[in-house]
Amino acid sequence: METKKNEDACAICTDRCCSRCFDDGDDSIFDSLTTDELDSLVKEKRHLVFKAGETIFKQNTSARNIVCIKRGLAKIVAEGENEKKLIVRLYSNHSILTGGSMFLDEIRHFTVQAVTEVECCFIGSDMILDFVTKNSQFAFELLKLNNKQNMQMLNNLVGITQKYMPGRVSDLLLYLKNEIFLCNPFVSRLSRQEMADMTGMTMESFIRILKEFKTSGIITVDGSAIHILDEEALQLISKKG
Amino acid sequence: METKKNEDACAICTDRCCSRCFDDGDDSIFDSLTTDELDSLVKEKRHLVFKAGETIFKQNTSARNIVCIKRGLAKIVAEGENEKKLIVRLYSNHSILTGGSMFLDEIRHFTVQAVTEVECCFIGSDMILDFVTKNSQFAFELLKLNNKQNMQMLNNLVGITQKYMPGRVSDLLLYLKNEIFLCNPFVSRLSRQEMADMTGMTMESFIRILKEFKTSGIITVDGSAIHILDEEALQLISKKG
DNA sequence: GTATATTGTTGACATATATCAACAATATAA
DNA sequence: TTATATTGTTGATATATGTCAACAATATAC
Repeated sequence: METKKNEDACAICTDRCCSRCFDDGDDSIFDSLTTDELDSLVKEKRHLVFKAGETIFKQNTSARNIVCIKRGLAKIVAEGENEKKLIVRLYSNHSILTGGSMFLDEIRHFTVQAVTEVECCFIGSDMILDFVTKNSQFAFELLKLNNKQNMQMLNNLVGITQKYMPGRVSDLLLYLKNEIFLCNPFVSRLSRQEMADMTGMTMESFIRILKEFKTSGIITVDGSAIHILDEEALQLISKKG
Repeated sequence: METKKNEDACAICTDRCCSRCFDDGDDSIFDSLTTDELDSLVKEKRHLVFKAGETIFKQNTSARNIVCIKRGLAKIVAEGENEKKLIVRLYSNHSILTGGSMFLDEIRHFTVQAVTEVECCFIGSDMILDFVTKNSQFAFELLKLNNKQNMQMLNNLVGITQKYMPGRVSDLLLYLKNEIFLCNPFVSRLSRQEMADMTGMTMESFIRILKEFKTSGIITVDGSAIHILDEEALQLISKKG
């Protein structure tokens, strides 16, 4: 695990970035911290930059940090027995990222890798534990975050087990557009292999479905840029299985 | 949703069952409650008995309770679009059961059905929320429980997406023996269809794999009783995919 | 008890998806 | 630039798994 400190960015970071780092969509875990708590957090945290491709942390290692992504895109990879990989989720700006079993066994149950360059902060789990113990509102927000991830995973599980490939690819494209890149012709920094790994299928199969969508006029593909022309069609395909 | 109050059992229940209801394996969430809190819990909770097959609660309805199973076996069913079902997990004695997205959207994201007769307690989420807010240790325990369920689901996801059918059946049999029934020739109250739904495959396929295991001498099957003769073999098959 | 419905079992067959191999298009390095 | 590696694409083929239909074995009702 190679890490490089970026002192400049860290200096900039000191002022208020932690508020954003803890901001996960609508719910801002940060809001629940007192000024004192936020201050001690800013002092404690370590600010790191990972290059594209670098491993941020590795499955089955000990987990004594949680990570807040300030900028960039990271992928959560569950590594199975036989070299197979499943990309469970992506994390982009302002995501908070626990080891998955925080306070339980303190072991990472998945690998996290930088897709693009990732700027992030590591916070010791002791401090988080301290907040949880002393600040019930923070604990509550963390509980909510956890529940949210739980539900996302459940949906994923149902989708991957019950849908045919076109439905799964639809789901992926909608996810990328609406939850990750947030713009329509989005330039995915993900390789075809990575996108296939998110849908639990082969790269070749993924490419074939993508081509079908292209010839049906549902999307346009220009290199790594994907343009969704007919979102309703994708939603329909997603529903039908 | 038909429910039948069982006043007798409820009377019995008043003394100390809640301590057990909140006991999920090693971690006892109950331990973190004060005597006063436990008392108010015992007063508030509603004790219910469901017959085998009855729906305890239904996906997409509002979730204003958590449920503690005192006795019996229940299944968590995620219902997909096209009639397909996936049984995510089983809950047996002393399991605590949230709607999946507690405090988040207060909507059940899965259906829960009684497999055998189920005796359980409903506790209003207001009370749980109150405990979370006032008792950080309780919040912490709930967080751990949540994390645990999260990890189980992740393992499930990886297993179902990456393993061939024999590996998945192995996983199921080991799960039933070691985590649910806790004895070796176990009499599964689950139908073949239900067991198939836990592995994301067809009933016919499930039966075929079971037969393979039988002819290989790994298991014996006598009606609904399954005897695992060679657990190591199952573990090996599980690993190999 | 017999009748009827439900659940389990097996076989023949269809098909979704993976595998393998060749090649095209990029990106990276020298 | 040219050379080399990586990534993407396509086709032919194999295979894991699903579908359908017939029948056996239970459980449930009458």
